[in-house]
Amino acid sequence: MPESPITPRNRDFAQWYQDVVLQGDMAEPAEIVKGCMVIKPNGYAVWEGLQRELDTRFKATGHQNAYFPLLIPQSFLRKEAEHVEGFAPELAVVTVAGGKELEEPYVIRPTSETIIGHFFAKWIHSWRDLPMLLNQWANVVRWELRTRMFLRTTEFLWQEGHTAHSSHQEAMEEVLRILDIYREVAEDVMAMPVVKGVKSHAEKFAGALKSYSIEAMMQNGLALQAGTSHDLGQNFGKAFDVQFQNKEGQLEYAWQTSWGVSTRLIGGLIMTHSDDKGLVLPPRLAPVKTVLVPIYRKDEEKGAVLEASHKIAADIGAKVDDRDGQSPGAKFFHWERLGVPVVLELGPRDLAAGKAVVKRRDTGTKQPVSQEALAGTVSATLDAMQKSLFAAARERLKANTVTANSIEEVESILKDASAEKGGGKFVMAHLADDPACDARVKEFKASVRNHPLADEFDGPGKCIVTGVPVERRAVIAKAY
RNA sequence: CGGGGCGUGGCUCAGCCUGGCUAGAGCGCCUGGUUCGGGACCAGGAGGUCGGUGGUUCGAAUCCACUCGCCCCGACCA
Repeated sequence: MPESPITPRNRDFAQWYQDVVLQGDMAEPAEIVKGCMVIKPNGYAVWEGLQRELDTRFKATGHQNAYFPLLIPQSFLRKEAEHVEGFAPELAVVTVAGGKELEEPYVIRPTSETIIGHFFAKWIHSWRDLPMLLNQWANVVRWELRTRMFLRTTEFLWQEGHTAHSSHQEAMEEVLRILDIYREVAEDVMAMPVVKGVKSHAEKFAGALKSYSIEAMMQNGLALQAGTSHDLGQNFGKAFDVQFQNKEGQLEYAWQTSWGVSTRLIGGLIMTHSDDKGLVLPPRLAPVKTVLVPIYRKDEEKGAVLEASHKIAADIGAKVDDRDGQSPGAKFFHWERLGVPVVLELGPRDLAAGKAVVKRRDTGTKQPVSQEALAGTVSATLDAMQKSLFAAARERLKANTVTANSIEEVESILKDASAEKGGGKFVMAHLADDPACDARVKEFKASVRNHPLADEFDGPGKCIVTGVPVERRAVIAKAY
């Protein structure tokens, strides 16, 4: 038997991840373009699923899609002080075009707050123009020093929402509404539990008043920022002169928000559910949910089995793997690596008994089912798998979340919480939103992931670094 | 950007240290046949000039310099 092409998680988690991406035919490095990847059809189909789920929810909450230029005048980035500082090191700049040096270089968008700010200024004059609720599906470029497929690449795909409101409170409601959409898609669609919270001042988006995030825990215990939603206050309004006349006739700067999730979610999906056999896709996002593998020996069996296979598959919407010259065993391994949630086996024995075998990807369990009951069983199995993936991930998150009551305790937990051994932890500790606290935590090669919005963990206490009273514990963890 | 590893048929790799016949293996692929309930077998066959550039040499996959890319660790970052 050939050796598995997938490195076990406990031997080398990073290698495992890469093997799963490659073997699952999700993506591969675009070796000719530094730091970039090719998202292959299997991977892109998952992205399309996420797009569909997100887009539906954006539309349902009043947003419209639009598209802004990829190239942004360099001067735009400079208009918001914090924003330039945050993004300057990772910009790709176009200085020559049409064979000539440009008078003003363009940067390839790392995000679109600035160029959208410019157009908001043109379009927004009155409180009647508000709220303005836009979303853009786009690619962005950030020159990264170290890349990993899906998790961080030079170019990636995302959606970026940009909205303008007539009051800070309305903007805040938007920020939290979106954060909850992200939470819902992560948990209900991706089966990936997340912690909603506020980013520390040190970790917030460059140019925002406040940033909110959802943080997920990967199987090795590392945190992954899976989505962010920013309260931009009036910072970009002031930088780009986005003003409107309010009901009292006063000129006021618009209150803006921006929010985004990216193809990084796919990396999170993989590191949440997949196993040593390869990809595991939650049914709600699996491009192919059910595959039927016909099994036969002699030619007369082949005819009968294939005929029955196609009939059954048509009934329940499965794909038949009728490739010739591949043994059933090879086909099982193939679909297993690709993460297909349910595989059906249909052979002469089943045919004689009027049954088929239903096999579930996550548990590996096989179950003979009568053909009349097949459709119902398959759909129930998909449903059960979706639920059980989420339950297992939530259980893991819970099991690897611990509390600490002193900075020394945080340090010692993080020290033996070696992610390489799968022992990464979310350490919950009372911490003030103070740069000094972030700096202290960074000494342990970890970071403050966020300050949770809800009392899921604990109530008030005193900051273990500064001693000031804080409402609840923060999430401290090593992160991707 | 610093440290480490790697780059040889589609894939995994051997050969390199101690330059020298037509550059090998396994897997995959193609053709034919026998197979088919967890990676089938036999026979025949196609496919590489050794990441790139420049050098040393009678001669370079092998030695030297530069360069490109990937992976890991670190710093930085969304």
